[in-house]
Amino acid sequence: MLDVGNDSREDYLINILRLSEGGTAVGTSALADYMGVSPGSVTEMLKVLKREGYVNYEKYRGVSLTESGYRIARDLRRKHHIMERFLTNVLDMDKDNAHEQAHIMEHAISNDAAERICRITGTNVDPDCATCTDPCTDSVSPVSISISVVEMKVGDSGIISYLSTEDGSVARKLISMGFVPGREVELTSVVSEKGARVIRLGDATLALDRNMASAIFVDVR
Amino acid sequence: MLDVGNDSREDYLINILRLSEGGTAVGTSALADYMGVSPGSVTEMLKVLKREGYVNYEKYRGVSLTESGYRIARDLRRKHHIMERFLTNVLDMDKDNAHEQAHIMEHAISNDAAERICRITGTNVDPDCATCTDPCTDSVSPVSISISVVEMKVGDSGIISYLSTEDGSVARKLISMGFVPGREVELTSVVSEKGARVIRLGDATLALDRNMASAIFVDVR
DNA sequence: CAAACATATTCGACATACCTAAATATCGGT
DNA sequence: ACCGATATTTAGGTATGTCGAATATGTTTG
Repeated sequence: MLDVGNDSREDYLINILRLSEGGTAVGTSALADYMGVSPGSVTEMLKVLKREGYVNYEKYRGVSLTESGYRIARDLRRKHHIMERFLTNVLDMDKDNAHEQAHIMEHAISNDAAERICRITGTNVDPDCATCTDPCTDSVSPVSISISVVEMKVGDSGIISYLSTEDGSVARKLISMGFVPGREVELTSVVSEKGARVIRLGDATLALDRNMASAIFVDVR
Repeated sequence: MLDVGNDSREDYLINILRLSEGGTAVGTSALADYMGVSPGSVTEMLKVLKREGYVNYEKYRGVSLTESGYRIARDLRRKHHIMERFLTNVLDMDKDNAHEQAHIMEHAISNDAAERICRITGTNVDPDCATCTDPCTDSVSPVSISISVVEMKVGDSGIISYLSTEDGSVARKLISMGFVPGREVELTSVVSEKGARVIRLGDATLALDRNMASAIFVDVR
């Protein structure tokens, strides 16, 4: 990881990642344009970044990320998304503020802390990257097939794998009730097909209306 | 607020606050010692900080915070505490990591975002500043008298004002269940004096053992 | 294949934000 | 009025990041 206070270097890496997403190596001017700096500045920085092992760079040949540079850029983007989602879905900040804050915090938060927040918000296994401005291809990897709580049979239990974030306020409510990925739930009873579900969550048993229950996805075992 | 990337200036302000807590103006060498820099550096910085209106400073006379400097320093300290508490109590990070992270994040997070986190963790009305290394005198101001859920009568309802953080894991569990300051709860029934409390929390009704219920403090209306 | 054009690099310079060490100045007490 | 403690100034250093203009390279095309 780069030291604290190297936001600019980190921004270069993340922008190289963005521009190289298409596959090709990135040109100096393209990067300069994209970042709003002069091509000369870019060349300077690329030399530094190369010296430090974060990019593959040969003069006049364009630039690409090395393994370690990619890791940093990817982590930054991921942290940005996690923070953005946390700020909007959990803290209920508006999109613009959240984006701005996330941009600053992505440089300040450790991977560890971000992962812990991620576990609260369930970003890492969330297939619909609703609040993301650019899709987080890294983090979207729903490995096992999860089913919604409304599809469970009475007596079934399972581990929450993610929450649908289609409706932020529903996700927020669920999270604040303790429905977070990783926790075990059991469907205790069903009032009626269109009615409430009674669910055991750890020490507590509670009832959710159909709509809210349908936003919880679990891996039944 | 200072611009992003002025961590050092902010550190000066916060350290001036710490040293001036006793009442007297702060001397250059004391500050230099405390911060591990040379007295010359301090003098330089004080001139800058004065020019920017954050400190009262006359040569050879020591330094103190202006209103605006105080505001920034106080906010920083508050943000530090909020983050530290969030990282330990909610994210379950160990104390050392949390402290280190909080030190970085205090400079990155906006007051707004911090206040929102505060509302989740209940720092601002929490009388026992358990995880704080230095006590947060600013933020401790329990205005109204809150009572524990175990002291409520059946049928009472009220607004959660804070959670006891004596036992971090209890607080964490409660938070993850949705017991966060500001939410309304109603005591639906009591199984027995030493037994579980059945509590309505928004849409959900759930049961908590006596120990957990006793950690929730509400303002009954 | 060589000029022309686009693109990239180097160079010299500048700005800011820190910092130090050592010389100098000031304050306060005896 | 001097002395010692404390503070400031001075002169200089390092790091980061920037620009613009001169120069070099790569690429396209006639």
